[in-house]
Parts: sequence; structure tokens; C-alpha cells
Amino acid sequence: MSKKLTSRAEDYSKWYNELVVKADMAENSAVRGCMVIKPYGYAIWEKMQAELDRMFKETGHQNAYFPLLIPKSLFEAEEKNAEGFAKECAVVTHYRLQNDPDNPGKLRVDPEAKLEEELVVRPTSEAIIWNTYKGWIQSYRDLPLLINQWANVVRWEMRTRLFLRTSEFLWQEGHTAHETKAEALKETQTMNNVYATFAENFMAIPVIQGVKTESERFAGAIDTYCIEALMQDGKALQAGTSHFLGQNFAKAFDVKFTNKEGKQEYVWATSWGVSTRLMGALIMTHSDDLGLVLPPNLAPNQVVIVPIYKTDEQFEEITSVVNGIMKDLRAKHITVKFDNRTTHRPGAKFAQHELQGVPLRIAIGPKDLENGTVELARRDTLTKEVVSLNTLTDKVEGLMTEIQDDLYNKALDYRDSHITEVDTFEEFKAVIDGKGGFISAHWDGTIETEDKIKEVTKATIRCIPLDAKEENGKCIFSGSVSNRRVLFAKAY
RNA sequence: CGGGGUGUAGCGUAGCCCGGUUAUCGCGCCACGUUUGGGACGUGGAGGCCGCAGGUUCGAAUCCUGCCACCCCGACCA
Repeated sequence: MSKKLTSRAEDYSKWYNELVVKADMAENSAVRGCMVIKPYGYAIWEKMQAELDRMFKETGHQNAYFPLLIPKSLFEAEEKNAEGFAKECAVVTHYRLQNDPDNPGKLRVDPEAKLEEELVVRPTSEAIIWNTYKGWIQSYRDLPLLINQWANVVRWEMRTRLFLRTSEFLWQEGHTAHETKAEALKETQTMNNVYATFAENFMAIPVIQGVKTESERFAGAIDTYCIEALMQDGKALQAGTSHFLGQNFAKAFDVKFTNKEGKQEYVWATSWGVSTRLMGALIMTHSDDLGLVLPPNLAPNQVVIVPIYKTDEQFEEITSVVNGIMKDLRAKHITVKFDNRTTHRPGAKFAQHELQGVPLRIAIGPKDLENGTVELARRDTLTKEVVSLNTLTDKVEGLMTEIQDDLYNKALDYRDSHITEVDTFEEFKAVIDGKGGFISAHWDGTIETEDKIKEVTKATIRCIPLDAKEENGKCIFSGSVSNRRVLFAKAY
């Protein structure tokens, strides 16, 4: 393994691919388009899961689990949704293998074992879930139904990249049923808010909340809300979506309830999800040419301690001091790892923990033993300082929030300085090809214009920001009237 | 799924045009010793059906055919 990472300036996508593998987060597998998430990467995902799960529970949701395989007839019930996913579905057609009579030692699909009805590997679970909800919902008293599931899904992708787009990925999908349109809409917005709060407070990734245009909307939804983040290469990444499904699925699966007046009504629905794609967002928001940079909230180890010693006596002495430090830090709920491997020298350990994004490093050697100090190094700023043992715990505790905040603010500065307002299509093209980032511009609201802009510039409308101001203007492309700006960008 | 590129030890590679002893080099790995405040050094050692399957040939990493995987660029998508 070569020591240095390709730099971002040299080749951004190569930098990303190398970083994911070298930081030991994930690797490609023997299955086309599918990744193995390695323990270090999975530990980060588990931290995301834990916090999201807590937030879902706090907003009244419960977890459940629905099947991986969906009968084709159920899948096709909601037409637009089925159409939207049809091209990327894996399908189970048989249920048995047998020894191949023509190829000893090999197996073949038993032609006698064809399924009467094919099963679709879920690309999303609306179909099986709404088919199930039909049996759970009779009265307004059964509502709202607020369910989430943590699961894997499969979408047969042509081009895959670790975490950003893989054929199988992990996610959570919330599926809720409500009495009224207003309540379902509110749920959609609440969950989009949960995602935005999570991204900003926990992942230190600033996001823009908005609504998707018709062409970017989830198949089967009336409205798709989203959070959009900006990566360091100036491309946007959709980090989460929350869909207002209206009564589309209730009608497709005949899910009615008796309201307070005794009348039958279709329920109102939402669905919302974030996936392991968030790992990609995390990497591309904060990391640098030395490797991963993790916000303390997501770091499997928030602090790593590296001993520097010549003799066994020194090592023992350091170990006993380190044991004290670890006890104090753990009492403050700070996760800390003592890298006491005798097989590696300090420099190698420094490099490895930098590559893996550990927020804080404590180095302690003979000089520190004499002076009652340690060397404290920040991963995000690469700055070092000598800190007295007496003040270490408080200092580290303070740095946890400081680093978290600094990462957010740094990303926010970058993001805000990469939202460019433009009023002519010439400017638009210049910004897209040069500076990159989001472009705030007027749009006439038609799919035709959106398509043409995409054709010419590769940029798409990421969202209509929720906080977009009313403003009279002219569409950047067609010159027709427009009353608010939308955000364009090239996107992942 | 279209266009281009690449597959040689765990990783990165030379050799391939122009077929011919034991397949090159670096990193990593193992053993021993010296080392340890930013990716240590020395000595010795292990590790390859040259992506897979066919074919041409006395002989294939090298030539031909098919397949597979990965990377880049498009179309599609979270």
C-alpha cells in the first residue's frame, strides 16, 4: 500500500476512492456493485444509526421489520412507483438449485423450481408495507401509524461507488399513515427537519432544506422534501428525502379508515429515508489530503493516546499515567483508545490515526512524564499544543464541542461562499464550469426548461429552498416570469 | 447499458509490439537484532497456475476468441 493519498486537487474522485479503502471503511466485494462495510466504517454508521434512531423514537416512531422479497403483483400496485423502480429491480424467479448433470461439481437452477409468482428484491418497501397496513388500520383510532424500519435495499446500478451508489445499501425507511392531509404534510416536514438537525448538529454538515421539482421527485409522491449538502468539489449531494405521498398508496392498496363521522376515507401517507450514502457526505464534507476528518460526534474513537518510549520501564510508567487519563475521560463519556501496540513506531501510529480521522491525539513520552504534560494534536487543524495533566480532561472535553462546531462552521463558510446568484444564462454556464457549487437563479417552472438546462450544463435543480423569498424575476433560460429563485448544481 | 482504458504476490508495478532458461522492482508480510518525540534500519526468508475459459504453437504473461472484474466518460439513479 502506497503511503500517500492522491490529493483532492490532483484527482478528487480518486482521492475519495482511495480514502474509503485506506481508512479501512469499506471495500468492493466479490458481488458486482456491492460493498463490504468494514468494522471502522460500520462503527461510524452505527453512531449515525444510534442518534437517528433516538430522534425517531423521540418523535413518536417505532421500529418494525418487513420482508426483503415482495411479490410482483404487490410491487406493481402503485403504478408510478413501480414504473420508477422497474428498471433497477433484482427479481427472484426460482427457489432451488441442483447438481448440474452436464457439469460435475457445478450447480444449476432447477428448471422445475420456477416460482409461480416472481419476487422482487425490495428497492424500497412501500408496497409490502402498505399491503400490511391495510390489515392494521380500520378506524381513526388506529392513526397515526408511525413506523420505521432499518433495512437493506437493492437497486441494480450501472455505475457504482463505495457508499455513494452501490447496488445494495443500508438505510432506514419511515412509513407513516395519517387521518388528514395536513397531518401527513406536517409529518413530512417534521422528518425533513429531523434530518437537517441531524446533519448539522451531529454530522457537522450544513444542509439546505427544500422541495424537489417534478422531475426529481420520488416516484409515487405528491411532494418530495430534501436536504441538500455541498461537497468540497462543488457538487451537491442529496443527503436525505422525506415524501408526502398523499393518498396514492392508500388508494393503490385500499387502505381506508372510518373517521369520527363514521365515514370511510383513504389514509394520508409519508415515507422518508437516509442511507449509507451519508457516509459519502461525511467523507466529502470534512476530509483532507491526509485522510478522513471526523466530527467528534461520529468518531468511533474520539481520542487516541500514543505512547513514546525507549525502555520497558518508561512504557510501564506511561501506561499507568494513561490509565488515569482514560478513566477521567471515560467518566466524561469521551471514547478513548490507548494505542499501545509494540509492533509500530509512533510516527506510523500518528499517520494511521490521521488517515482514520481521529479528532484528537494525545502523545505522551519521557519528557511529558518529567513535566507532567502531554502533547495534544487536533486532526481538523493539525495544530499541536502541550497541555498539563491537571487541565487535560477539561481541555479535551472543551475541544470535543469546539472541534464539532469548527467543522460545521468551516463547512458552512464553504457552502455559503458557493451559492452564487446569477441572472443570465451566460453567467450560469460560467459558474457551473468554473467555481461550481449551488447557483441561485430564476426558473419558469417548466420541465422543458429544466431538461434543456441539464442538457447544456449537466446541472439540475437540486431544490426549491423552503426559505426562498418571493422575488420577481425572469427565468434564466426562457425569460418567462418567475417569482422565486431555485438552486441548481451538478449533483452526485 | 454505450464509448475508452486496465487486469502480473496483499498493494503498486517491469516485461507484452517483436513468443524461448528460474517472471522484474518497490512497499507490505515472517524471523532475528538494533531502534522508538512524525510513516525506522540491517541481515535472512516466505509468498505467483501472469483476471478466468478456450484456441494457435515444439513452446504463451506475451498472439487469437469469448467471458469476468475494476477505473474514466456518457445515459439512469439515493
